[in-house]
Amino acid sequence: MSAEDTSDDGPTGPVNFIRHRIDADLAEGKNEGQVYTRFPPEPNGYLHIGHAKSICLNFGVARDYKGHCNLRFDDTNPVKEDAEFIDAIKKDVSWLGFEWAQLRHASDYFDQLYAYACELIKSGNAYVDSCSADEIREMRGTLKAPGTPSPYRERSVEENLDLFERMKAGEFNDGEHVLRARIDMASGNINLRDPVVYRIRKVNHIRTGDTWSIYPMYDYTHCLSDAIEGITHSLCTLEFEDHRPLYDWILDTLNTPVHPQQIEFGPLLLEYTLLSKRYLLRLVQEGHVDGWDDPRMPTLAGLRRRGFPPAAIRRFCDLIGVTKNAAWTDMALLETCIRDELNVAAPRRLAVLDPIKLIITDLPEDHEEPLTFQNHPQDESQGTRQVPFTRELWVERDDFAEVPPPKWQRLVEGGEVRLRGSYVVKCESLVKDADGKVIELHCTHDANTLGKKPEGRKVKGVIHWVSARHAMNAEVRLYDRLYKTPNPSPEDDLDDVLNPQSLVVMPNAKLEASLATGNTPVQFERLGYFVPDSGTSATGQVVFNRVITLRDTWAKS
RNA sequence: UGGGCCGUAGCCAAGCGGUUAAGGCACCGGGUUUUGAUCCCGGCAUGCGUAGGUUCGAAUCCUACCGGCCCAGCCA
Repeated sequence: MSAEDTSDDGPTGPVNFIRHRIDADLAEGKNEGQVYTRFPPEPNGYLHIGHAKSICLNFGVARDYKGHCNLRFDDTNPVKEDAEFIDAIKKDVSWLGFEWAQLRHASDYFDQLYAYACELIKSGNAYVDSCSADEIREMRGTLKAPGTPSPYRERSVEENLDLFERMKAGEFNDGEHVLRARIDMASGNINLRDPVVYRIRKVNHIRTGDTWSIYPMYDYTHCLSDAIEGITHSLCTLEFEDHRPLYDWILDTLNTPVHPQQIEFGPLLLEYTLLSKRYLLRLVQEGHVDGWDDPRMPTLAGLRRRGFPPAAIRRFCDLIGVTKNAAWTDMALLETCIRDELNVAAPRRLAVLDPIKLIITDLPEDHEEPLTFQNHPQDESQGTRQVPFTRELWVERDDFAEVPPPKWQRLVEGGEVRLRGSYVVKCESLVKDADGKVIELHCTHDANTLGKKPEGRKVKGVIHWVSARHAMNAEVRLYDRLYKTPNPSPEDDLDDVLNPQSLVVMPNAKLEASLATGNTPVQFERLGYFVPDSGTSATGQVVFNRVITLRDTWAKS
């Protein structure tokens, strides 16, 4: 390494093998020094966090190399696609924080694609096959045995052209003919055994309507769309490695003006999560979740409603890296990214999820004392707010124990605890109901402990509280991982692997009044991060979703 | 007649023949703290799937083995 290298202000951003390849291309002067990428979803479902990895990669590379990235809808199969998904995908990409240079659709190129197909026929590199789908499958051979040529493989150029034109004109029904590339029926790579490039589909297309009765296949469309858009690096996941020879064959055979290079990377596998559109669809359809944007779903819509900040997802994608390993990523890494982001941004508030009454008996009934709270302990610029302190408070049921475990720092009968931002109180007595359940804690307070340490003793515990008279009622939904097994598989029985505790509803939460407004995540002190939900509860109450808990080293031991 | 990939700590991952194998997460200690949070400090691979080989020198090159993933849609 030379000294200049360290002072060089080349592209910034994460280090990975794809960026090394791009650096090498640039060093060789390829692509006139340009780096153009694309994110190419099929509009047949919602984007999930696995797509976020691809989005961050494609847009991130373009940004760091001062190139651009297109958003391209791969809409070549009208039977699976819906306009609803186009809007949802655009919204998700924007929400993640990226801007596409151009918005494109594979269907924009249907005319060019058709013309290219005619060229393929004319050069003897494609033919119309009139076998059935079953026959074609039969003749394709197996993983270990070569295929056999179709009886239609030697049709004349004229006949092929005529048939293909009539396919386009709608003279035939679905399945009667297909156009196949004429490559090598004996190839070890099955994708090269005369792949189908056009099929008849008499279906309305979301953008082209009834204009076409034939539609091009993915392998044929993708490389040409890349070439047409001048994409330099076509990044996709590992399962397309075997398709690269076909990608290259089509571009070489057609001798396109440019030849983008496909580079494959490992998909995201996240612990306690399953990311296949088919599987996510099942969760929705069978009612295991509340819809595509259920806060437990790994869809971007779900993560958004859950309150995950887009910056945290971007950070996560940077941290996991890009390699050719199909690696299971530890959920803790995502969680850390969420907490790091929220810790800096989220204002602190007081809220009690499972309330029990705490009465300060040595205070008058009408006592009301406004206390000043910092909105953020490390960020003074977030300012302060007033919180009313009164005789009757709500505190967390969990913060009192009749029989405390070892190292307990919270309230016990006869013990003292600090009320967050307020006084030290001592629990003098309990009130129980007929079943022996504690329903009230009667305390006295040390008037000399507001803003100071108590004299002559140490009080370690701090608990949060809300003035009973001022509290706002709310429903709080506690979300946890959807699966109870770290590496769920699509073969698993859902009843075995779904986490029955993935949603726990706290119907009777008491919130500090300042939480009545706002729609961004806040921290409920000592509990975690929470975000207002778009809806209300069955009883018309405000709803908060738990984004994530605070780190809790106490609970772990 | 099979083809294509991948193995560096519990997880992710840098490394590209030349000092004691980056970094993050997790975990374990300790300090600060009116959130058991945050923050700070420290610890954490004599080792790179295994075995040989090449070399003055190998995680990096070669060979063989072992383990894992993907492919037989008129899906993408």
